[in-house]
Amino acid sequence: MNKKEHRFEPLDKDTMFTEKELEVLRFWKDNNIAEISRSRERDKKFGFTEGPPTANGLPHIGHVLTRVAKDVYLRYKTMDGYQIVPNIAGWDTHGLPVEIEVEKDLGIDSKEEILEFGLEKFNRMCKESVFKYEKEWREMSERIGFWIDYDNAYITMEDEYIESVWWSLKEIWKMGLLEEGHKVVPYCPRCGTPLSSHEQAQGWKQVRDPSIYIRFKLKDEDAYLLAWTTTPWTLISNLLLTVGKDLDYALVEYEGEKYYLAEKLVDEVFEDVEVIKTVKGEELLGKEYEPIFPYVTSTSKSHYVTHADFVSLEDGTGIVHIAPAFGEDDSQLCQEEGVALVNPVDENGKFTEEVADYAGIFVKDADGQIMTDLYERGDLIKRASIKHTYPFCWRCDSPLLYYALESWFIRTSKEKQRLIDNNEKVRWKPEHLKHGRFGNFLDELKDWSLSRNRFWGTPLPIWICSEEHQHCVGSKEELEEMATEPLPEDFELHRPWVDRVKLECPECGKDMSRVEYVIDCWYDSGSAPFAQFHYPFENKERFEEAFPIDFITEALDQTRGWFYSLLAISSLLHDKPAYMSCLTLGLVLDEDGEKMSKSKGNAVGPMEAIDKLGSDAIRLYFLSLPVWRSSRFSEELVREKISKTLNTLTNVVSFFVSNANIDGFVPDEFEVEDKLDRWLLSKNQSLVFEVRKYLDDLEVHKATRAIEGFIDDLSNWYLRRSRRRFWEGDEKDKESAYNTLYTSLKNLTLVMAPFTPFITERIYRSLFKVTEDEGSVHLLEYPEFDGSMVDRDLEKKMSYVIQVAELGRNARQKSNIKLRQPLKEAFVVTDDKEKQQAIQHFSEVLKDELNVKILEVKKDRSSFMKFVVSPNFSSLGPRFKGDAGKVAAMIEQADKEKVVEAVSDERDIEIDGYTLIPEDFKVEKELAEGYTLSENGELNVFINTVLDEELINEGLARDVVRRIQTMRKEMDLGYTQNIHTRYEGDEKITEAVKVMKEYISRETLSKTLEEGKGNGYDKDWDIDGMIITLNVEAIDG
RNA sequence: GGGCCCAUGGCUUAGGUUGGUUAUAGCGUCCGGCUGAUAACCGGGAGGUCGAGAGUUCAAAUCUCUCUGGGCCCA
Repeated sequence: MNKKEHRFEPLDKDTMFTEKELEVLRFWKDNNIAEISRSRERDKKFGFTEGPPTANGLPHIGHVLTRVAKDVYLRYKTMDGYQIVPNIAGWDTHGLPVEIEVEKDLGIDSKEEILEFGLEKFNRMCKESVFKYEKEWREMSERIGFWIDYDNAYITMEDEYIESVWWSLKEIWKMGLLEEGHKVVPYCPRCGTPLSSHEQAQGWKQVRDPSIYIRFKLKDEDAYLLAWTTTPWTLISNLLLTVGKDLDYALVEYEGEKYYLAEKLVDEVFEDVEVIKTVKGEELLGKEYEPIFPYVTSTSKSHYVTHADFVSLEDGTGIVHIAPAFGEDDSQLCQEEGVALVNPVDENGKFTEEVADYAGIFVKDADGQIMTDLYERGDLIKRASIKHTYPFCWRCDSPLLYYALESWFIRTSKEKQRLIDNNEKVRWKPEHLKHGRFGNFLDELKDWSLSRNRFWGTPLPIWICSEEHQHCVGSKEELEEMATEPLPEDFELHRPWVDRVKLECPECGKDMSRVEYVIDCWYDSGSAPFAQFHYPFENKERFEEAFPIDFITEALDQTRGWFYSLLAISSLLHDKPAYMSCLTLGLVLDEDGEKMSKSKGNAVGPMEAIDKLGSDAIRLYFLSLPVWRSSRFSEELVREKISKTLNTLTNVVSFFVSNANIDGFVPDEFEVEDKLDRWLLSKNQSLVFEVRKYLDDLEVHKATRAIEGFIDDLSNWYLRRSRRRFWEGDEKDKESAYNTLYTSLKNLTLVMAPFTPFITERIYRSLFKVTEDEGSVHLLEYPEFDGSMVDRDLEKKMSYVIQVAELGRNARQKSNIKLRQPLKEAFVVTDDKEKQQAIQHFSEVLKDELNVKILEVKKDRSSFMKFVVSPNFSSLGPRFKGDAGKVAAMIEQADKEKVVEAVSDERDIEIDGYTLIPEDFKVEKELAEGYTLSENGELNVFINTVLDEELINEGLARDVVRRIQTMRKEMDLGYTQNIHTRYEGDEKITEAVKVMKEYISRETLSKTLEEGKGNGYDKDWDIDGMIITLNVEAIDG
């Protein structure tokens, strides 16, 4: 056949999906499809912001999920007539991880070494390192079909971006919410830097630490307070002791001295001591005690007993020692009490000069000496050790200290209510995050510790003069105006360039220097909604039309990362949530449900997986699971998507193309009369409705499953039942079938396009560019739901019909007669009017499906069933004793129908004066001779399995047809190729062929069908033990 | 230590808000069938104490509590 005659391009079924996808990518690129799609200016806007990844690490398979989840929505909204604003990618480029990468390259690992190396050079290297894996990220994103604009991505280290961040910081500073304070942070003494909570979380270990009980002498009483600690070195800085004011404390006598401690814990600490009296914690409040070490003197009042909520009776003595610089609770309590901070530990974790006896010793190493000294003085009452988890630096493995550092804060705790209120306006998916993990976090909101004493980050734009006046700079212009000297040529908004700028103090005229901090890079990314536009310096309208962002989606680990920083910043700046909907994604685990990590070596490389399995299949796989659940990534499960969904769809399309091309089908307006067609079109519209609804509800997996279900219906019911109509129906029927299939495929392709953009593009190129060439399916409009096509009643009816078909096939199976053998009749028995109608309505379809001549609906099954009632001796025996035999005989004689009725109603029945209960009978149903049955409660399908000569011949004929078809296929003959067929073999089968000659010839396009030998392709067959030799010869021309 | 989530055949899962016949479907496996679109499909078998225990109830996979295991986040 001449290819040019083909209206529809056949789908290439032999090439791997992955290769075809590369062609589609090339097509998109060559024709600028993504750019055309993005650049259309439209009235309806859909605000979206990409949570910026860092490109100095390789993307893993989990990032594929985030790309896909974003892309499916952006494509859907785009097809639905929205313009995505701003539709650009983003890169997170600052932060400690970048510095560490560079340190590794340089072979150094301390701040001093960085300074020696030179900050300018160092930060230049950071800047380059940031995009180390950009190529991999882009390739992966493009390959998976993510269409966001990478060429115009926002980058958090660019001056414009930083300027927007500065603007926002100044706004917050003007509100008085950005200020300096002390904060206890986990601090690595060897690296000389505080660690973020994120870093700290990586380093918890089980360790053994000392557990000691120390006494403090009360000033005005001949007694001691007994406290407990696991960090002896903090005792040097003890300033307070705390009790719980409602807890009970006992005064006990031990070795001639008196001690206060929690009553409940007395037995844990001492053996056999006498309790002199008990008091409430409240009575101890305000009591002063003598300092245990002389080195540290406070400038404020100190060394007395106070109350704190965190005092517990789980371990220790119920009396907690407080050193303000070395614990978050401690520090807060001291602030509340007005006790001044004291810190006798230097930046390297060593005691300072004032601690004369331990000066220069690393605090943890001083523990032993301190304990020995206390013991010698008699103040160490008991010493043990305890196993607990303690944080270590994940880089250098040294124990972290909780350490009070000077730090700049955003006073988010003051604005807590605004954050909570704004969170209320956000639609969270899954919902529990709103008041669960995220909500709880907001309820216990702490101030945001913003400053980092590091190098590569957005510089904190605060300058201070020697008079302690502060100024926050909100733009580059302002910086230039206030600078004492012009900014140099190569100036940029990074260290060390900004550090060199001195400002003239607006209050006293003295020089101001910048505080040498950079800021938390979470603040950078949280500024994305405005900073990506360089707002407010540019793009005011764009920002406004996209804010608040309609939709964001990222992985669960962003809950306290980006999701938080976005909400916090937008609440302070705009008093609005930054996003209206937030779809949270679960983690992607490996095949065994383990977290993927480089160190375990179980991380799946995304490009590897895509090259192997194809983007569509991976997309479909991820999208068919609830995205917020952690999911396993398994090749096998992805392959299932290929065979079950993508292949099936390809096959339907191929079927359509090959037949439509043979028949020269032209899509047209058409009237649908056929019931199957109406059913498919109704299902098709229901699909449109469901997919839209589920996408709108952020229930992507349900939308995906609806699509998969439709493909199953389409292929395995509609097409299976309609195939012959495409070959031999009358013109009108054919027309209806073709148009129905064409229309349904078109809607399906459009509906599916956001999910599997590659295969749908190919189907579009193959089938639909004939009628509407927009270049790409992704430039078309998403199908609108057309309710007029939906016939719920018909859909329901068909579901009954499908049930009957299943039952019928089952019943046939029981008879052991193969499906190719026609049978005389099938009966469907049901009480339900609706079901009866449905089956009558589709009796032709069912007859064909079940290969029976007659299909009838009956109201009761009595003509096919006999109930056999017999006496149940295990019940009769004990009840009737000697009469049991007599009663049994009566049962055999009784009216069986009445018994069956009574038994099925669980009623007692009286027979010849004996009252019998249901248990007295065994009731079994027995099928009438010649029938098989399959039932599912409501529906019963009976098949008559009796064969006569005619049926047997027909069956054999179909066997022969099937063999000839197989031979045609083996000979690679075209669908319309005519043939000559010869046969010889056992008499019974050749007889059947003679009788069924016309049928066989028609089915196989045999111009002749004669007994004898032939010159064509020869093959012997065994049909039910009978031998037949078939010979097939193609007819030329 | 605190918070949140999860647990249903070998695997992936439906159902859970609203308690109600025999717990859904697919993969895999075994048996059988169908096929001129099909790497498909159809029927059947085996495979489940719905993580464990208690409670509420006429009735619990579903509601409540406790526990166990796993995951994530936080300290």
